[in-house]
Amino acid sequence: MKLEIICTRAEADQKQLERCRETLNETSKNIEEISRIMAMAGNEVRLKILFLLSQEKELCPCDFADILEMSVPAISQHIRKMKDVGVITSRRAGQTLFYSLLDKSSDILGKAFSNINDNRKVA
Amino acid sequence: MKLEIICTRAEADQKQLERCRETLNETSKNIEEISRIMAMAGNEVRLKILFLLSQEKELCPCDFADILEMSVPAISQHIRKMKDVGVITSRRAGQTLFYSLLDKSSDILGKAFSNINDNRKVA
DNA sequence: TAATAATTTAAGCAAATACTTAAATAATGA
DNA sequence: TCATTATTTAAGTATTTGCTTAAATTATTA
Repeated sequence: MKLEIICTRAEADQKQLERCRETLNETSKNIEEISRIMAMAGNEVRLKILFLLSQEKELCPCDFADILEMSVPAISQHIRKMKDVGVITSRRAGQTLFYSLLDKSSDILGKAFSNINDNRKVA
Repeated sequence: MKLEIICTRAEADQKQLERCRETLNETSKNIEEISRIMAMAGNEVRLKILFLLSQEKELCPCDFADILEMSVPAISQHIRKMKDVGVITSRRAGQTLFYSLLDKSSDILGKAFSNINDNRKVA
């Protein structure tokens, strides 16, 4: 488990390697955050939920279970992950919880949504 | 395993549900593709590799192993995933394979990169 | 041709993921 | 207060993921 590889290529550009290490040092927090968002959205069910919310303003877990033909607990657990990352919020109306998108990180997700919409196949 | 849930809320908006199903039908291929890209980028190691490639034009597996302090096979397996999704390509120079970014899907990844760069902490 | 170097591929394994079913919360209404 | 509804939480499990080590490829050079 010891690791001190150091690229063995004769032509390895040490300045470039040092610059890369520096780059990662300066961006590690951002990379961590962006990759969390990507991982959250990198699931078809969750991306569908997010995309629907981008079009419908708000929907409840029961709606998603119906639309996606999945069990309610399965939906609920996906919702939790999205809430943990902080891209959705909820409002209660009686027994029903309505979920909606938060603006947070909408530049990345927004780009994804417009991409999904761009080459939409109108049947 | 039978599922025919149909949202039981009295207030469920059937038109909205139908519209959502329609939306997903029209976009399922796109959603599948985008979520594949997101899943690929939703890993810190891979996002680091992609981000470095966005700054350095090309690097080899050995470089990444050095910079990220990881084993070469581990890097190689990440590289394969990125190649499978089609966001990188390679050029051989002797025994060394140099990897670089392809433009494909760069609007989503590009947004992620600029996001990473935007609030870069200059140490 | 043999030895070495850069990389990939394969096999094995621990941890994470995404579902299942059952039980727990929370709000409504008889 | 009791039953019902919407939802979440928990426990169990099969699949996927991301590493490890060892073996196989591919190219260089002595």
